[in-house]
Amino acid sequence: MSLLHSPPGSNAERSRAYNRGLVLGHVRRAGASGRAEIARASGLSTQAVSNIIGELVAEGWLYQAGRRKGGRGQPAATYAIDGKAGVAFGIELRPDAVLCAVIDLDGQTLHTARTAVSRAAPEHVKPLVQTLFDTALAETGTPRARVLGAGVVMPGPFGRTGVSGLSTELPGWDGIDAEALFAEALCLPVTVENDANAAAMFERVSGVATGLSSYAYLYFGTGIGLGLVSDGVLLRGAFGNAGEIGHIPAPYQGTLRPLEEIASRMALTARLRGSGEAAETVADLERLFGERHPAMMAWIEGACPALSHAIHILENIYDPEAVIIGGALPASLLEHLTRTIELPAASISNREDRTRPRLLAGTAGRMTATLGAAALVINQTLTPSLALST
Amino acid sequence: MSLLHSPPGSNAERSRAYNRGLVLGHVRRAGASGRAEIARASGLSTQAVSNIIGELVAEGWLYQAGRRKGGRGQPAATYAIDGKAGVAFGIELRPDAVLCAVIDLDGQTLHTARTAVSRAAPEHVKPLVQTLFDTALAETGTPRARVLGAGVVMPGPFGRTGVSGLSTELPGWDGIDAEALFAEALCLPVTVENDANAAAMFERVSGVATGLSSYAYLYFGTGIGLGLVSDGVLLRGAFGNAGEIGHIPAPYQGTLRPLEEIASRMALTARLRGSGEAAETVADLERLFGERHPAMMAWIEGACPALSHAIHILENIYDPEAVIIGGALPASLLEHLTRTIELPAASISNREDRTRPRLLAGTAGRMTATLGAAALVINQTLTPSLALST
DNA sequence: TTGATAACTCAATTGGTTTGACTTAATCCT
DNA sequence: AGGATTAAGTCAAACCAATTGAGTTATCAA
Repeated sequence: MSLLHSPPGSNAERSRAYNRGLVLGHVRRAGASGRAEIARASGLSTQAVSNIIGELVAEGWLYQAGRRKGGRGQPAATYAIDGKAGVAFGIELRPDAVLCAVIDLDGQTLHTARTAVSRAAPEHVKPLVQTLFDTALAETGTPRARVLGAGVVMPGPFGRTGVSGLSTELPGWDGIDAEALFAEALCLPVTVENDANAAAMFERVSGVATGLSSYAYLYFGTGIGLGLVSDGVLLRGAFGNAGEIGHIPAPYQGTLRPLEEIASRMALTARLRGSGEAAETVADLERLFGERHPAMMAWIEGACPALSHAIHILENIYDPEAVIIGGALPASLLEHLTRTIELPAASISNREDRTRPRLLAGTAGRMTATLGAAALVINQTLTPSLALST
Repeated sequence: MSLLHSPPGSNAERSRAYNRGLVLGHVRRAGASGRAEIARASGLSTQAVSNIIGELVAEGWLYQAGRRKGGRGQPAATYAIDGKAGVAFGIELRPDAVLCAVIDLDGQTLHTARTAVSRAAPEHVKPLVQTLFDTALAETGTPRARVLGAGVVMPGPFGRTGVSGLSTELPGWDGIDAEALFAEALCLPVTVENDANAAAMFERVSGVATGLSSYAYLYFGTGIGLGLVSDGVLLRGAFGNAGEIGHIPAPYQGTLRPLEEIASRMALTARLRGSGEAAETVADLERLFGERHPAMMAWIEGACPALSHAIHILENIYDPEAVIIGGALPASLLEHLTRTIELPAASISNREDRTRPRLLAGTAGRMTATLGAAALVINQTLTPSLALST
C-alpha cells in the first residue's frame, strides 16, 4: 500500500489562501475586474471578495485601476494586479552551468544570468545559488519579502526514493533532496521540476499558452521532453517522471525509432557534425537554418513526420486545447516546423469549431527552462490548489 | 478567451464537505481507523476529526468497529465504513440496450439489469431509466435517501457544444445535455463519462486498482478506449474526449495501422467471422479461446505487439503506477494477454523497485462499464475535490 | 503503585464567509 | 427634471467550522 498521505484538510485559513489565489488568478486572466464580477465568477459572496480585495490592496498586490463605464447601476471600481508586487526566482541546474532568472507576476522577465561551473555538485551549487539570488535581488531592486518562491529545473529522474539504475545526469545529486536543500539555502518555498514541465508553465504564465488550461508542450532541450498541463496543473505521473516522450517509437524512413533519435537537438547537432558543421549555440542553428543548410533541411524532413506522429498520439490520448513546441531552437526554425508539420486528420482535435490553431510555436531560446522554473511559482500563486505546499 | 469559470471558492460548508470526504476516503483505503490516526493523515486536528466522525456515525456512514490493542496510551476506538450506508446507480446507454447497476460504498455489486431497446432516443430512454431506477431500489431494498448519485456511460463525443462533424453513435442524443436530463429524471447528481473512463473507475473502487491513484486503463469495448486516472481523478482533456487511443498508429506486420483495427473486439470479431465463426457474446469468445481457435490465436499474435506499443507510449508519457487491461473480453483471455504482451524495456516504468506488476488484468465482462458508471459516484464521495458539484 | 504515553473530550477562541439591511451612483423612462 | 430601476459596494451581525489548551481516561512499563 502506497502511503501517499492524502491532501491536507481544509480550514478557515487555507480557505482564505485558496480564495485569495482565486481572486488574483481571475484578475490576472480577465484583466482589471470589479468585486461583483469576481464574486460571480468565483462563487464567493461580494462581501468575501471585498474583504479579500481590501487585504490584497493593503498588501500591495492589487491597485485600483479605474471604474467601468456605461451600463446601469453604480459603475464598478476595478482592480488590477501590480505585477511588481511579487516575483519568482528560477534556477536551472545543468552539468556545466547554473542559470537563473527572475520574473514577476505579469510574467515579465526582470533578470537572467548564466554562470559556467566545472562541477555541479551540491556543495558547489548551494553557495553559488545563494550568491546568484542576492545579486538578482540587488540588480532588480527587489526586497526579499516580495519573492514568492523559487523554482528549480534539473534533470530527472526525481527523488521519490531509490530509483536505482536510472541515475541523474547531474553528478553528486543522486539521492539528494533538492527541494529541501534550496528551501533551506534561500529560505523560500521551492518547487522542483524537469525542464519540459517548467517550460510548459512559462508558456502559460507569459507565452503562447496564456489563457489555455489543458495543453501539451513539446520541449526541445538536449533530447525532447513533454509537459502536460491539465486544468492549469502539471501532470507529474505516479513517480514524477511523466513526459519521457523521447522514448516513444516514431516513424523514420520506414522504420520505428525512438523519437529523440529523430526529432531532437541532439539528433540535429549530430547530423550537422556529420556534414562538418559544429553547431553549438542557438545562434549557430539560426544561421544554418537561415542559409537552408542541406543537413538542417534533411533533419527537418525527417523530424516533421516523427513530430506529426507524436502530435497525433498526444491529441488522441489527451485531447488538449493545443500542442505547443518550444525550447532551445531558434524561433525561425520553430515557426517553420509549425508550418511544415502535417497535422493528422484522424484526430479528435481536428474539429470544425476550433478557434485556435492545433499547433503553436512557443518561446524559443536557451533560457526557456530557466524562465519556466520561475513560472512554476507564479502559476502556483495564481492557480490555487488545496494541495499547495505554501 | 475560454470562459471556463474558475473552481468554486471555499467556505466553511464546502470545507466541511471536503473534510468529510477526506475522512471517509481514509477509512475506505486504510480500513478501520482511529480519530488520532486520521487526524495525522489528513492534517486536521483530532477535534475536527472527532466532530466529523460524530456526524458520520450519527448519519450512519461509519460505525465503531472496535478498539486497537497493544501499544502505550489509551487504545484508539476505530471506525469503519458501513458499506450499505450509500449506494450509487449506474446507467449505460447503448444503441440497442440500456443497462443499469447498483453498487455500494464498498464497491459491492448489489444489482444489475439489462433491457433491450429498439430505439435509444432520449424520450424513450428517460422513462425507462426511471423505471429501472425504481425497480433497482425496490429489489435491493434501498431507501431513496441512501443513493449518492447516478453515473451515466454513453458513447462520446460529449456535449461541450457544437462538436459538429463528430456525431454520437446514439441516435437522437446529438446536442442533448444528458447530465441535466438524468439529473431531472432521477432527482440525483449525475456524472456522464465514456465507457473507458467509467470502467477505469470501477477498478479503483473495487477492482485491481484499489490503492492505486495514477494509472492507465485500456478498455476493450467495441473498439478500444483509454481511461487515465491521475491522483484519483479522471483526466478528461480540454473538450472531454481524452482517451481516444484507438486512433493512434500501432505496428502491424511491418506497417502502422490504427490500434483499434488490430487490437479491439471489433477486429477480433471480424477476423473470427472471416473464418466462419460468429462470436457475438463474451461466452463465445471464451469458448473459442478455450479451444485455441486458430483465428483467435492469430488475432492475439497481432494484437500483442500493438498493445505492447501502446503500453510503451502510455508508460513513457504518463509514468503510471500500472497499466490495466479490462473490458468486454473473457477473463481467461485478458489473463493470457497480460502474460503474453511483451513489456518494452526502454520505459521509465521498467524500474527495479517496483512492488507491483506493470501490467494487470482488470475486471472482465460486458457489465464493466455499467458498474463503472456507478463507481464514478462512489469515487467522488471518497476522493473529495473542491470542484465537486455535489 | 506510579509515571509515561496516547486517545479523546469539553469549552472557549479564532478565522473567515454569509446574510440582510442600507448607501451610493449610474442609466432609463416619463 | 425627477422618480424608478439597476447594479456595486459597505456595515454589522450571525453563522459555521476548525483550532487551541486544559483536562479526562485508559493502557503499558518500571
